[in-house]
Amino acid sequence: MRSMLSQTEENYLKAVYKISESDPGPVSTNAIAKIMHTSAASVTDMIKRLSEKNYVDYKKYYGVELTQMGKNSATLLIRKHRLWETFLVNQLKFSWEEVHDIAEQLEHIQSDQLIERLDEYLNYPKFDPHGDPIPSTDGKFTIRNQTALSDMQIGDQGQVIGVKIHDTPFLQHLNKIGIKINTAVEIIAKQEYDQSTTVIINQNDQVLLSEKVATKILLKKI
Amino acid sequence: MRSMLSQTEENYLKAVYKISESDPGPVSTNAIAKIMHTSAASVTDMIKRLSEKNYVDYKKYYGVELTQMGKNSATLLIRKHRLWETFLVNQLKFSWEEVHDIAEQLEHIQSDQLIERLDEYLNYPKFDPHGDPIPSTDGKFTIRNQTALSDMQIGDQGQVIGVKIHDTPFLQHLNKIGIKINTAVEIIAKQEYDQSTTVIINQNDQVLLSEKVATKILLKKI
DNA sequence: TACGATATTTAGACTAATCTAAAAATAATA
DNA sequence: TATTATTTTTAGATTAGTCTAAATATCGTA
Ligand SMILES: [Mn+2]
Ligand SMILES: [Mn+2]
Ligand SMILES: [Mn+2]
Ligand SMILES: [Mn+2]
Repeated sequence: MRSMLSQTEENYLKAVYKISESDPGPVSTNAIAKIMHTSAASVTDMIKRLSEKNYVDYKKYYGVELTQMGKNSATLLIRKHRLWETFLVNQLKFSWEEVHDIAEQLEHIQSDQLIERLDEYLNYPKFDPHGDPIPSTDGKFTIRNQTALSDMQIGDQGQVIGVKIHDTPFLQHLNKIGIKINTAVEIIAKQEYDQSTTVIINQNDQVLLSEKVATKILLKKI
Repeated sequence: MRSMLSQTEENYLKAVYKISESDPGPVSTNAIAKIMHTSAASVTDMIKRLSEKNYVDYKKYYGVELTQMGKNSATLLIRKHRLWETFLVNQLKFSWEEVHDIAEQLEHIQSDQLIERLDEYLNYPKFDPHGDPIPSTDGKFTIRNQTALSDMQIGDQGQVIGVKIHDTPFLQHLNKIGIKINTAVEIIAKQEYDQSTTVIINQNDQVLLSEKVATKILLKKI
C-alpha cells in the first residue's frame, strides 16, 4: 500500500508526527505551516493531497491526524534520519551539531536494503547522537527514564543521555561548557531567583546553567 | 559562482558529460533525450535553462557543450556517485550490481564536507567498484592502461580492472561465470567464427566468453 | 450572544519539469 | 537539386508545490 511519496510529502508527514508527539490530538494547519516554513494555504493544499492518499485523516477547520499508514511512513523517516546522524557522528566523525541538515537530505534516500545494512553496520544503535531513540523496522521506540536537569534536586547525580532541542547554537553552547552525551553531572546548587543550576561535570568542573539550558538537558539519574 | 542546481539539472549535466566523453564535440538533443528518458522537447527546454545559467554553451539546431562550470559540476557529481558506490560495496557489503541506483540518489546530497569526510573514511580510493576512476576534488581522473579482453591475444595474461557497462544483468552474468575486479585471466583460445574467447580465470577455471561479454571487460596486461 | 480577532480555506497565479502535436530546420538521397 | 526523412524547436497543456489576497469559519470575550 505504500505508494511513492515525494520528499515534500514525507516532510509534511514528519511535521505532523512531530507536532502530535509533543501535543497529541488533531494538528492545526498553522502549526504545520510554521514548521514547514510555508503558508497556511500551501498546507491546506498538501493536507488534502495526503488525505486523498490516505496518509492522514482530515476534517475541514478541525485538524489533521496521521493514519496508521501515515504513522508508519513518518516513523520510517525518523528511523532513517537518526541512523544517518549516527553514521555521520560515529563513523565520519562529525560533531553532533553538524549532522541534522545533512540527515534531512539523507533520510529521503529510497532503499529498504540500504537502511537495514546501515543499521547492521552501525551495530543496531538504539539512540542517535542527540540521545533520541531510533525506531526499529516495525516502528517501536526504546523508552527509558529521563529527567530534565532542571527537575533534579540538590545532591542528585546523573548522566547526560539526551537534549530536547537540536539547533546548532544550543549544541555549540553545550560544547563550549563541556557537556555532551554521557557527561556525569552532580547538582550542587539552585538559585531561586532565576532558576539557574550549579553543577559539577565529570567530577571536576563547576558550571552554572541557566534555566533556558537546564530545561533542555536530559539526564539518567544514578 | 556555483548556484543551486536542482537534481534534474545535475542529471542533465551528467548526461551531457557522459555523451561527450565517448563522443567528443557538440551533443545532440536526441542523444540527451535518450539517456534521460524524456522527450526532445523537454531537453530543449532544459538546455535553454542551463545555457541561461552558463552551465552549457548552446547553439540552436547545432548542439550543446559544457562550459568549464558545467564540467566542474558534472565531475563533482561523478566523484560523489563513485565514492558512494565505493562506500556501499566496501563498507556495507553490497554487491557491485546493486549499488548504481542507490548512488544515483546519494550523489545529489549537498554537502562538501560530507563528501570529503567520506573520501577520507574510505582511504582516498582512486577507483570505484566497477573500476571507474574517482575524480579528485579538483576534477582530475587517474589514468591507467587498460585493454578490452576482446583485444588480447592468445597467451596474454591480465587482471580484471574494470567493466565498460554497469547494468545489473551484465554484472550478474559476470558473477555467475566468476569474473570480478582483480580476477586473473589468461587467454587460451579465440574463435574466428563468432569472435568468442576462451580464458582461464584464477589459474583454474576455463570459461568461454562471447564477443558481447569480452568487449566489455577491461584488463591490465601482466 | 454578538462581535472582533484569529485560523482556515478558497481563488487565482506562478515556476519547474514534463508531455504531445505541430512547425521549422537540417540532413539524406533520388 | 528537389524531395523526403529526420531532428529540433515551438506552442500549448499538465502536475506538484508554492505564493498572496480574499472569503469564510471558528474562537474568545465582553
Ligand atoms: Mn536531526
Ligand atoms: Mn537527532
Ligand atoms: Mn554507477
Ligand atoms: Mn561505478
